[in-house]
Amino acid sequence: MASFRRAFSSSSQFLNTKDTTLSRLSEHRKLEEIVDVLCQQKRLKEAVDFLHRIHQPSPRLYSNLIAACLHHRSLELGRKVHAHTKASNFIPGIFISNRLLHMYVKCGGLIDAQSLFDEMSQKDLCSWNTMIAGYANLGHLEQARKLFDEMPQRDNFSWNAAISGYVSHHRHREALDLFRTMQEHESSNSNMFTLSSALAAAAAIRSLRLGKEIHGYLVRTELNLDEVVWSALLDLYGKCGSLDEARGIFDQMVDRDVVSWTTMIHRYFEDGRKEGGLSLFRNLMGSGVRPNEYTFAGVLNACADLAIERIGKEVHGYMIRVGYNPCSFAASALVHLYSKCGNTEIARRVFNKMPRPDLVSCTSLIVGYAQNGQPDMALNFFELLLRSGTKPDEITFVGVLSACTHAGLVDKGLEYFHSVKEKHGLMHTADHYACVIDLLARSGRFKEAENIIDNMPMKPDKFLWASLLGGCRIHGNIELAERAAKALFEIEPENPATYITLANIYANAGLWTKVAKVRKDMENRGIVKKPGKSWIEIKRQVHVFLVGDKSHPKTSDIHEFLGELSTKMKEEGYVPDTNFVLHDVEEEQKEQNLFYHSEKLAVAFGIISTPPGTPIKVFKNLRTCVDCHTAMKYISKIVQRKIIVRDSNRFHCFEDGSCSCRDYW
DNA sequence: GTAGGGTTAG
Repeated sequence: MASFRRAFSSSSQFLNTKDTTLSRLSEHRKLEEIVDVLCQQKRLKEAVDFLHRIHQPSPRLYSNLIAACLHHRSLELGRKVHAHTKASNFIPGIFISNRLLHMYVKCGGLIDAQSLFDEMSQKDLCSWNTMIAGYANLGHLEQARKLFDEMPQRDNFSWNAAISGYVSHHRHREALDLFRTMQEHESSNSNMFTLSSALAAAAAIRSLRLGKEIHGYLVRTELNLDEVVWSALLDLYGKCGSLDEARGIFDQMVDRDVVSWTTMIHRYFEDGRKEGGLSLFRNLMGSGVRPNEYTFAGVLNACADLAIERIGKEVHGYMIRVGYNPCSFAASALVHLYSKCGNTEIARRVFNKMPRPDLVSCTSLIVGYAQNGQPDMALNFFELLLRSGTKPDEITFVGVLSACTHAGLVDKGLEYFHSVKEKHGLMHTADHYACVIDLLARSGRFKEAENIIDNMPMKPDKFLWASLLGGCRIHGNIELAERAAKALFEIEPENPATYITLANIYANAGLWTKVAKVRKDMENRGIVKKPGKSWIEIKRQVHVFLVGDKSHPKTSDIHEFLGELSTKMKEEGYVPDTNFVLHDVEEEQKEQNLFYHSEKLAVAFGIISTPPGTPIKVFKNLRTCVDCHTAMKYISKIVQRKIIVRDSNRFHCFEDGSCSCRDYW
C-alpha cells in the first residue's frame, strides 16, 4: 500500500512538471510501476484502465497484465488488454500471443482464442496445445480432436490434452483408444501425464485388464513416478474391486498426499469395509496431511449411508476446528448426513449456514423431510425452491415424489409427476416411474398403475416392481402380485425379499399350498432369508439384536419388561397381527415370533436402560413389519416416550400412540 | 519465461 502511494504521488507530481526525454522515460517507468502495484493489490480493473495513460507499454507489462486477467478469470479485462495491444500497434511475439490464448481459453473465450489463433502468423507447439486443451477441457471434444489431427507435429502434451479431454468428459473408451494409438507411435512416449489419464480412464470403465496392461507398461518404462500416477493406480485397483492390491500400493507409496489418502479411504467405504475406512481416516488426521473437501464428503457420505450419526458428528466437529469450504460438497454432505440420520433440524441449520446452497443440498433436505415423516416440510421447501428461481433436476423430483408417497398424497404426486415433463422440460427417469407406481399401488389404484407400466418408454426396473409388489401386499392383490414377483424373479432371482413378500401375500389369503411352493423354490435355489437385525446406541455403545435373540446379557430383563408391556398393550386394545409370517404355524407360536422381533427387543432394551422421557432411536436393517409398527404406537403411548425407528426405507417417529408416517410406508 | 495428470454428492 505504502509503495503504491509513493509511486502514485511521485508520478502525479511528475505529470505537472516539464517534459524532457529523460523525465519522460522515467515517467514511463513509473506509470508501469503503478500498474504493477495495482495488479499486486488485486485492483485489476484500475490497472487495466490505467493502461490508457501509458503510450507504449513494454511486453513485460502486457505479459503481467494478461497473467493477472487469467488469474482473475476476467474475460472482459483480458479483451481490453488485447485490444490495447492492437491499438498501440504492438506486435506480440509468440510468447505473449500464447499467454493471450491461454487467458482466453481459461476465461471461456474460445471464440476470441480461435480468432487470435487464426491470425497468428507463427504458431508453435504451445499454441496448438493450448487450443486443444482449451477445447478439450470445455467439452468441445470434436473441435479439440480436429486440431489434434491437423497439427503438424505433436508432443506428449498434445497427446495428453486430447486424452485427458476424453477422460474428463466420460468418454473413456476413446481416451484409451488414443492412448493405445500413442503407444504405437514410435516418436511418442507416454509420460506421467498421459499415464495418469489413461489409468483414470481404465478405472472409470472398471477395466482391470487394461489397467493391468498400463501398470505393466509403467513398471517397464522405469519412469520415476510421482504420487499422482500412484494414486491413479491405486484408484484403479480400488474401483475394480482389488482393494488389497490398492492398499499394497498405498502402503508402498513414499509421499502420500491428500488425494491418495482420500482415494484409499473412499474405496474402503465403497467396499463396505467401514472400519478400515474409518481407521484410515483417523490415521490421516494424525499424519499431518490436511484432509480436503473430497475427504470430508467421502467420510460423511459413508456415515450417512451407514446411519452412524455419532461419527459423522465427530467429523463435523473436526471440520469446524480445521476449517472447510462452506460452498463445497463437504457442506452438502453434512446436510445429507443429518437428513439421512433423521436429524432434519440440524440438517436445516447446516443448510441455512451455507452461503450458496446448491441443488444437491436442497434435494438432500427434501428427501430428509420426506423420510422423516415431514412431507409438508418437504413440499413447502420444494415450492420455496421453485419460487427462488432455482431449477430442480430429475433427482429433486425423486425426493418430491417420495414425499408425496410418504404422505399418501396421490393426486398431488401425480400432478408433480406430470409437471416433470410438462412444466419443467425434464425427462422422466426410471426412478420417477417407480415412485409413481409406489404412489398408486399403495392406495390400491392398480388399473392406473398397470396402465402406466404398459405404456412407459423404458423397461420397468426392480424398484418399480418391488413397489408394485408392496402395494399388492397391502391390498391383497394376488394376480398383480404374481406379475410383479415374476418380473422380479427374472431381474434379481437371488433377492429373498421377493419370495418373502409373495409368501406373506399368499399366507394372508390363506393359500398355504402356494406359501409352501414359494418356500420350496427358495430352498431349491439356496436363497436364505436375511435375518432381521436392529441396533440401538446407549452411552456410545451399540447393542445389536437379531430375531429372537437371547444372547444379550440383559435378555431376562428385556423379556420380563416385554411381558409386562404385552398385558398393558392388550388392555389398551392391541391385537397382535399374525398375518405376515412366512410359515403356517399355530396362532400362539406366531404371536411369540412377532413379539420377539429385533426392533421390539432393541426398543425394550432402550426403555429399561434410559431414564423416563428419553427418546429411543433404533435402526433396523429391513423394513419394519405391520405388527411391530402397530405395537410401537401402543408402546409409545404406554411408556410416554418418543420412539424413532429407522428401517431400511425411512424413519418412523412414534409419539403418543401414532406414527409420523401416518401408516404409509 | 507461455500449455498438462490422479480423489468428486443428492
